[in-house]
Amino acid sequence: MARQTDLSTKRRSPLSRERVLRAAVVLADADGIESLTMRRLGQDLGVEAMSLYNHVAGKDDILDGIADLVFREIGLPLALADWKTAMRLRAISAREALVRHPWASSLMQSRTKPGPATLRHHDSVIGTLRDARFTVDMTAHAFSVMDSYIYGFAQQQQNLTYSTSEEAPVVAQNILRQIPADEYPHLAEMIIQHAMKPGYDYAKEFEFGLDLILDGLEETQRKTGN
Amino acid sequence: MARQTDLSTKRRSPLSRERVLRAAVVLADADGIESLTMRRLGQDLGVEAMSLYNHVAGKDDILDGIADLVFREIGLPLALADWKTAMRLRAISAREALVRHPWASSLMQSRTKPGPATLRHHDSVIGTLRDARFTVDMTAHAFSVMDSYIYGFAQQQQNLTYSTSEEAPVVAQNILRQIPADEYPHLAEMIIQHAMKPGYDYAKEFEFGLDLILDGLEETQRKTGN
DNA sequence: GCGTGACACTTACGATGTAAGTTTGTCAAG
DNA sequence: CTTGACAAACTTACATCGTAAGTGTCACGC
Repeated sequence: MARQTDLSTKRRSPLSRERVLRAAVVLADADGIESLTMRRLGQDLGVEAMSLYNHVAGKDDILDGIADLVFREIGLPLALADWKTAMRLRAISAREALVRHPWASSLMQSRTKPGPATLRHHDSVIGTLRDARFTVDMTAHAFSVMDSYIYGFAQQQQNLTYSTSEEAPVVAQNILRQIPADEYPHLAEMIIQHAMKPGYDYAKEFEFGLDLILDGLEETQRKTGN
Repeated sequence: MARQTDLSTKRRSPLSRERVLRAAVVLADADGIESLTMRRLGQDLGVEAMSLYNHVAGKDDILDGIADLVFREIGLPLALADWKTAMRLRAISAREALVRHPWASSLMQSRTKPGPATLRHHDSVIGTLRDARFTVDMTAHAFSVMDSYIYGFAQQQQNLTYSTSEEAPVVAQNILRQIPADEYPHLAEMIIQHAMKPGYDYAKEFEFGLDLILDGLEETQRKTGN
């Protein structure tokens, strides 16, 4: 009693905004974003739900926070490379992060309060393009088309529930069973001849569109006079 | 009494899945998707929340249903035109629908149970490309890149809260005030010189990327030998 | 010893989706 | 006219959610 009630209270390490957010990411990754509740998060941290409010403003703050955490995982465009490869690498890095955290793409698109990592990333992308002699307007065009594609793709992919290419054919078959092939003949053909093909990897789809866009931007840039 | 209790009961028209879904769309358009609750929806229809369950399976069913309703609003690609203009028009039609219903883009991307209008639309798009001598693989590439862009763009746009171009400069200024210009110089420049420009219309951004993608697809198609 | 401030805990409230059971209006068959 | 059946609306109830408000309970500087 004189000491400090050692075990019962001192065992808990101090908790912090950072620890709360990290635990939220782990929880969302493991059990899905819908399982991320204040009570469950508290439980995972060995704490009551209301204690979290000492470190974050509320659930919205947590959502903003983990969205920004994911942005931290995305590599900034390299200043060394030319703009095209720099954009290519950061796009692929972004997609990888969005695959690691399937809940992130919808979150990052729907949150309105960007965190520091988000701002830093955007600033860096814009800076890379401006340094490559893109006009302000062209930079905006390029930024818009690239990011729309990156996030749009991530979200599309996430809905095709099959993650490992192992299951892909099986799942495709299940979908097909629910779709009357005579009513939607082209859709059926697509699923059979494309999605069910052994070794099909949806990630390759990403790079096709990405290169299409980057090549298009380069062409536009060339025509506008270097 | 002999008649049929005219006023008290007969006033209510019979309700149906269709009516429930339409009311849900109206409600979501007016007050946002977060206001779409079973109780509120019932109230708007002059009915208790639980009565809705006689016509829809539950809230998820309603969400699937209104997503499919929006798909009905999107024009199918015209069989008359060449593939490029057909794709162009349906993309613009899709964007317009997504602007009319700001909640739709996230919904249409996150729902996993496609309705009949959704399937019909996809089938029609794929059919148009196949008829234009796209291979199955190329069709998949094209479909993926176009739809990722369309939905990704719609979602990006929706987050830039300013809807009317009237308010745009004002809102941009507000955002700018929260962003330290010296820490994010390129971002600041972009907002000032691009987004705050009078007459700025984010919709124009859409067509730039769309044409970039369509031109790229045409080029790829030409090279692969028509 | 005595605040004092940080941080966790407890209790409570209003929403929400929906399971389960009850009432009511309509209509065809006896 | 009565009766029975069925559809569809209503009522009640519950678990779960975010979080406002209030209550300990430490460690530390005076």
